[in-house]
Amino acid sequence: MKIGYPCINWTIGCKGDRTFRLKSYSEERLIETVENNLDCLTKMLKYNIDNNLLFFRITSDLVPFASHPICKFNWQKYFKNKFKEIGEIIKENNIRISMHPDQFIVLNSIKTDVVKRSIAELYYHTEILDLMKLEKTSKIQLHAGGAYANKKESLIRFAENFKKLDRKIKDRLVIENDDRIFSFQDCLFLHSKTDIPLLFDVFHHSILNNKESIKNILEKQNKTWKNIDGIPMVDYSSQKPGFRDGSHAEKIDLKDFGSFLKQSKPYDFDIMLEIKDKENSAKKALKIVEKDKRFTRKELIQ
DNA sequence: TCACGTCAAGCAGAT
DNA sequence: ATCTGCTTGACGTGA
Repeated sequence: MKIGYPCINWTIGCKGDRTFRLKSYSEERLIETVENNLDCLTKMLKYNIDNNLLFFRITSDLVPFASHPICKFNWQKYFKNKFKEIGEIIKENNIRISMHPDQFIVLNSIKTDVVKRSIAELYYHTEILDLMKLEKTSKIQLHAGGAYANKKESLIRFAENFKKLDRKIKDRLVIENDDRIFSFQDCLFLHSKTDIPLLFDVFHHSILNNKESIKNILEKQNKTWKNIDGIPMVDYSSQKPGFRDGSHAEKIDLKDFGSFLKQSKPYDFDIMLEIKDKENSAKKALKIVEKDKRFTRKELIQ
């Protein structure tokens, strides 16, 4: 079980997701921005290694406009060595990596150009992980998409579009249950059509579910991950007190997290903490996990 | 230096 | 019809 946080580290004072407006696009600007983003990514990874936070989500904004038609620059070649170096840091330290394309990526859209753009963006994410030469245990997590007034049909459309994807993308993609349309049960149906591993989002599940217990879900989730995929990934967050259902907490609720850990026995998985104060909550969570008798010290870092 | 209008992209649900 | 949330406000012009 590894503990991680997404994309941004507030402590080190530098961010790997700097971008710019489409209007100010230029090759020079792109190079300068990507250089900054890769340097900051390296710094964040080093911080994480020092703090035993060995699960990390890389921002989708690492290479701005990478999948946009305006970008003709061969950034893959230009930054090849830099990507390889970062990949070596990741592999030498047994860091698990995930990525999460944002809400515009809808593989089951009824609009063909939306699907086309989504595939281009998925390809970009795959290229990042491939340039770092990471194993297939590094995943790209995606929601199943829109409902379009017929959930089942929409899932089947996802499955059909998935089948047409490049092998490289298929090997990376995992599906995450969301909090408004596709529950974990819906994702299981999609899994039955595609064999895609399922990422379990605990918080979304607390909002949209079919009354399954945590343990029951984890048991089913486990069966969707093969050896080559690594151990399952789990997203965890808790409710921001006093805000609408689904608002992510500012800081980790240690009582809720402890309760989740208890309910999750005896399963093993890597946890991504989607909590706004990022590394600070991750460090607190790690302390609790370290006390869990399920895991030896060795298992925590492997 | 700071205020503030705007930013590549989709979808659903609330107002 | 318009706004909000999503993992996250940040960019950039104009004063």
